[in-house]
Amino acid sequence: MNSTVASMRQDPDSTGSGTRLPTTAYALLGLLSFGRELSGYELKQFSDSTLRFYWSSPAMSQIYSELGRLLDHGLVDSREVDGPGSRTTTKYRINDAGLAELRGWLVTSEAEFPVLKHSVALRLLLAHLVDPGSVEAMLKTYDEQLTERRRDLAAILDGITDDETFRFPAYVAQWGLDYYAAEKRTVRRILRDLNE
Amino acid sequence: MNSTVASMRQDPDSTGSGTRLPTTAYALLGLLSFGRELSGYELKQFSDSTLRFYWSSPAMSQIYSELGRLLDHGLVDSREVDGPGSRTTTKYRINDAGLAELRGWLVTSEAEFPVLKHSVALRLLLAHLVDPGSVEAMLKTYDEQLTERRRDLAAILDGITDDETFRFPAYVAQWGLDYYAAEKRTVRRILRDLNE
DNA sequence: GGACAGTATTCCTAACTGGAATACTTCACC
DNA sequence: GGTGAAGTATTCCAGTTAGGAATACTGTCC
Repeated sequence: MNSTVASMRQDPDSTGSGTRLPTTAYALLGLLSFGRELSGYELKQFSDSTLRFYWSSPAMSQIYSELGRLLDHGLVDSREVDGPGSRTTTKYRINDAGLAELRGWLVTSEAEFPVLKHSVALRLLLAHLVDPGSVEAMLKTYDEQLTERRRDLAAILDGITDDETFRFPAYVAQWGLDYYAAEKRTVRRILRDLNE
Repeated sequence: MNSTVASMRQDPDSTGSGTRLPTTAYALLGLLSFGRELSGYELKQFSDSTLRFYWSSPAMSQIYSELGRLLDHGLVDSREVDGPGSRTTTKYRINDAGLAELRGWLVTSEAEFPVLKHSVALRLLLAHLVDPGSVEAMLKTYDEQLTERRRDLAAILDGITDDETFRFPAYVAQWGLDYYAAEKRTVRRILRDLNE
């Protein structure tokens, strides 16, 4: 049997479109907008299997602090759920105010140009400082990591194609696969060039 | 006439490969490894024209604080240079310890898998919450931004090709151009798909 | 029954961003 | 010959984000 102590700390300052939240808060709200009720831990897992591919997957600590903030702003509802043993877990669900806030953010704010933190490219830039062999090794390792990533993402895409609910997530996943394919082509071209 | 008050605060803790620095510190050290003596402000400009395309260009405030740290660790030398009027500017140059530290980092640490903060993809994921028109508008805007970026980067590449000093930076710039081209293809494919 | 993986959460430090504030110089334009 | 805008140079602060460590309870496997 589950307890049903609903909690929803209200912050009068945030009715409607008051303070703008950090992007991570909107990203988490976005994950919750697919309808499921999740714990912080589950949200981290969900985020590792989706956000990771085109947005940094937030640290655990940040997921919990963002959930607290969303709660303070009345954008999610929380509920204590009895788990196995004497254990209780806090689960979170987006509410109408949260959906409205998320929609408001999507239409009123501009998308920034993507930021890439590409340490392989950074190291290639400095390749004049190291021996050619280690640059080649790094690029080969990256090529292998791309293969893995691609496999992971292909598996996820496989699980959501033909499901109309995940039409847009499927576009995004396909985008990711295209990106990995382009990276692979570039890495291989550079490896060829280096051996001339 | 320029003053030549050399300063090099020594930190005994950091002789050789003691504490590991944040990646941004190595990125800046990397920019300085091309040999020029730069002020914080110039380093920001240099970084905006290079790092920006595959690594986030650090904020001004961070450039200055990293320079302070590099100085503390004895990896760069600084010099007060008389500017126009009664003005003096602090200029920084990498030294032998800095080059050694940078080489050490390149060979001993692993390159992490690139992290992408792609707010366009994030918003596309949530496209079920907004009207189709605004998604299309967002993608078109992104397409235009890609054109601009590509132009900027092509100009930079143009300035460094056929200069053997910048052989590796040229590879990286070409990589960026490939990436932008791949993004353009994907965006256009998605725009086509949306109109079906 | 003890080790280990998984679930769930909190705390702390360091890294990083972005904006504001300051100040001086050069240049354009009226 | 003055005024204002743009460029150079730097510092400070608050808030955001990353990442690791610590804690604790549950289920599983040998």
